[in-house]
Amino acid sequence: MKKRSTPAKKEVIKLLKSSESAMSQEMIEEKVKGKMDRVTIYRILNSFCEDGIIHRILSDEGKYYFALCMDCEPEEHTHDHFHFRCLTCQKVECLPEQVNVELPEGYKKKNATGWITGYCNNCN
Amino acid sequence: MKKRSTPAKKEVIKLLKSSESAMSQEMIEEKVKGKMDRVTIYRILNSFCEDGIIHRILSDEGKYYFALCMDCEPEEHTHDHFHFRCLTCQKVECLPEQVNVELPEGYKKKNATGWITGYCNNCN
DNA sequence: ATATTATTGCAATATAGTTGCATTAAAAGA
DNA sequence: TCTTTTAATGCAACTATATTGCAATAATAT
Ligand SMILES: [Mn+2]
Ligand SMILES: [Mn+2]
Ligand SMILES: [Zn+2]
Ligand SMILES: [Zn+2]
Repeated sequence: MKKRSTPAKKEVIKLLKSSESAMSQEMIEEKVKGKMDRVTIYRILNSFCEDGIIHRILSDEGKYYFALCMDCEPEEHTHDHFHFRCLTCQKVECLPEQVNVELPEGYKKKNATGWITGYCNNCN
Repeated sequence: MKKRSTPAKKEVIKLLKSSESAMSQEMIEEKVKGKMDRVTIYRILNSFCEDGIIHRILSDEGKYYFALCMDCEPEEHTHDHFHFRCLTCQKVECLPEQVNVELPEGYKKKNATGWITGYCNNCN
């Protein structure tokens, strides 16, 4: 029942901690090539999401990116800030600004995400 | 070279015109079941996108939705407004508000999308 | 009516992610 | 330290969504 600590998990969390930007499964796989199976990475990432250690965000190109939770309360996750994806270096960053939109009368908001694509300071 | 008008295309555009909300390929397929192949729908939708007749927007759950262009100039497409998806009835709507975010110094914006999920006025 | 070629249907392929199952190995307890 | 329990892993198979190849069909121009 209780989660266990394993070399694979340590490796993945180390990667995410050392990365200044959100990573996709693909990016992670590249970094740990040979050390663990594709599926294990997916499972570890999903497990961390369940534990509330990381966010899972679907990018504007349809891939999931993962990033450490920073300012999340254990009870209340907030990953409804904007994200930026660099079209050149593929870097994905969490932006400080929250997504907040006026909805039509009678609508109730559950979740919000926002993506900006473009070129980062290193790439233009 | 020049595009042709066909029954399948007429059917699909009629559907999109009569729909007050954006539709996924799946939703369209359900409506035209038996009249044309799955792949034909995909191709027609992509073709309309090329022609600048419709938008293609990737939802926060990783599926494409399609909607008629309303306020687009032929030269300049703008589909960088927020979209709303109802978690109950699956309806997808274009919201009036534009996505606009302050980027860090040196970043250049190319494109922007925003999604709100929740419950529409009919569903809560 | 005929010729040209865009469009279609069907099967195969691509991509991203999940699931089943037997095996391995954390970690709790004796 | 040894044993037991079961979470985690590797591998193959599968799912979901969308695209591509190719031969057959049909919309348009002549
Ligand atoms: Mn969080
Ligand atoms: Mn448009
Ligand atoms: Zn960059
Ligand atoms: Zn609804």
